[in-house]
Amino acid sequence: MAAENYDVFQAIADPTRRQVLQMLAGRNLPISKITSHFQISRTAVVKHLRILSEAGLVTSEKIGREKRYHLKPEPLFEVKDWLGFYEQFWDNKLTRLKYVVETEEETD
Amino acid sequence: MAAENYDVFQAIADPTRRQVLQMLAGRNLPISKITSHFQISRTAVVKHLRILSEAGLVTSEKIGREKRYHLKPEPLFEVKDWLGFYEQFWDNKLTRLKYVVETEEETD
DNA sequence: TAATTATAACACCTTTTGGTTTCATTTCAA
DNA sequence: TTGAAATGAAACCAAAAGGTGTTATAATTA
Repeated sequence: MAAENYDVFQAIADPTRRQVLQMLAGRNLPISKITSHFQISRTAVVKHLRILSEAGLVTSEKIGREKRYHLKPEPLFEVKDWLGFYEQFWDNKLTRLKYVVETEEETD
Repeated sequence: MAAENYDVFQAIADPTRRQVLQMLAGRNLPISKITSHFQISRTAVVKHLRILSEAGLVTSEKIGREKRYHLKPEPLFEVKDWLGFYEQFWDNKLTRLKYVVETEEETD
């Protein structure tokens, strides 16, 4: 991969990376274990892990010949903060029903 | 742009698109007005708007020769929901049990 | 020691992204 | 009614993203 500074928003944009994060929730796993859950190559997984690492969402620790990855959810705070701003623009009663009702009020 | 189904996570990954969303918070603006806030070309802005539109984050309405864009924050609920799962890892309180930590099929 | 396991480091490839320029069409307004 | 304003649409481009395979190195284990 080319870019060296990955943003947390970019990091979570990829579905595979979101899956990796979920896999690391609650348990720490080595690369091989993570890779075995995907169809893509280990090299590809490692690249995703590097992006997550650059975004601060995971850390790693070498244990013997393994490299264990840990979830670090702290950078997600930024996303939460960002979302907080937009909450004032949605109607909680409607969004509670999640995608069931599509409103079409156009307020100028 | 090639892809036709933009995910909300992908849509908000780009800083320019996040700025566009912020510009549309509270007021509806035509393309020309949005473009004037950026250095990039109108065409580039339109492409960002299409991506936001495909993600359901904006809608547009034609008024005369203008095309006014409106913020539709509802899809952001998916992001909030997703974040909710990770909050239990930075707090100690359990937020939701909607996403259950996947119990591994492989025992070490 | 030798074979195996886990990872690292490259080189390389294809598609997508984010941008450009150019030209056409529609609408408003003097 | 004619020109400016606002948008649409197409062709094109460089770089980044996401993937591959190969080879090398370090740690384990039979």
